[in-house]
Amino acid sequence: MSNQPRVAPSPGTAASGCCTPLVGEALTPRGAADLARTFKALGDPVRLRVLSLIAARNGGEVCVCEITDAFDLTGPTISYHLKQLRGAGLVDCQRRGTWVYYWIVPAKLAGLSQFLDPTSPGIASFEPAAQG
Amino acid sequence: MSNQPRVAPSPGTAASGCCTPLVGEALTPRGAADLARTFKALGDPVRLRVLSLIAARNGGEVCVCEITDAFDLTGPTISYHLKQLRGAGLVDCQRRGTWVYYWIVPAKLAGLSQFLDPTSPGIASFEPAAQG
DNA sequence: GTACTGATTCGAGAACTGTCAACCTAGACA
DNA sequence: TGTCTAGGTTGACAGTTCTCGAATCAGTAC
Repeated sequence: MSNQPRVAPSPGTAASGCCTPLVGEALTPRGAADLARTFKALGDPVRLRVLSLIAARNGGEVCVCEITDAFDLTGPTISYHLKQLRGAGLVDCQRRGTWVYYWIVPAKLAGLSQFLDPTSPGIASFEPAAQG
Repeated sequence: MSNQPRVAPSPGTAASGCCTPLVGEALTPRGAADLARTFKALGDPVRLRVLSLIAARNGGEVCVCEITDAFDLTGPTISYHLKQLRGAGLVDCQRRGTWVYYWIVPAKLAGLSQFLDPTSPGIASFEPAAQG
């Protein structure tokens, strides 16, 4: 914990009791579970790099074989991570002949971005909608 | 995988080979590890609700006792989750007398929000800086 | 100093996650 | 059809995470 004299608004005091009223409806357990699943998918370095690899691609999509080449991991492991990303709605894919291509889902990323944006109501009263 | 005729830009074909060149530098392994740690902290429903509870507070800060009351979890468990959030730089805290108060770190949330924003270079070429 | 309250740390156990080897499926091609 | 290649699935295992009870620390009140 930081002991520096940080500016924390409207400090409660021991004399006045510890708690002040809520102003907004916080995230519901259901909404939290949905969101947590998505953030959990982002909570792995390999998956973040996969997502970044796809996002950095000019055409917007990447073949699985190239993703596999970019990591010191086996095919099944990459496949596992791609499945996690797909399950979270962060990427989608399509088979074209022999190869399978992946691309990111911008709407999903935008939703998460908005949720985290401290200048929007987002995190304080998030309604999980149209996110995949 | 979806088999609907989704519009994916610049499709590669089996005839022309599967891979097209990268345009940008993707997320580095080091940067990915740092970011993954933060997203992992968000990847739990309890922690998301705690974060939301704090963010929904008018004064911007919440006493630990109130967070504990809001969940069907023991004190040690809440304390564990708060430590995770603190370790990720998403919240900070301060003791005042008997009680300990937590508040969110807007700059950290803003950084994550920017990273995920599909309209910014963010995820395709993210430089982890000034994030806590 | 002693007792009390609030919060954190420690240790243990159950559940989950990440990884690989082996195997299976889908599509291309002769 | 048979063979080859790309990618996905399954099962097993090690490591990590989440949760709790017990113990400990920090501050207040008597």
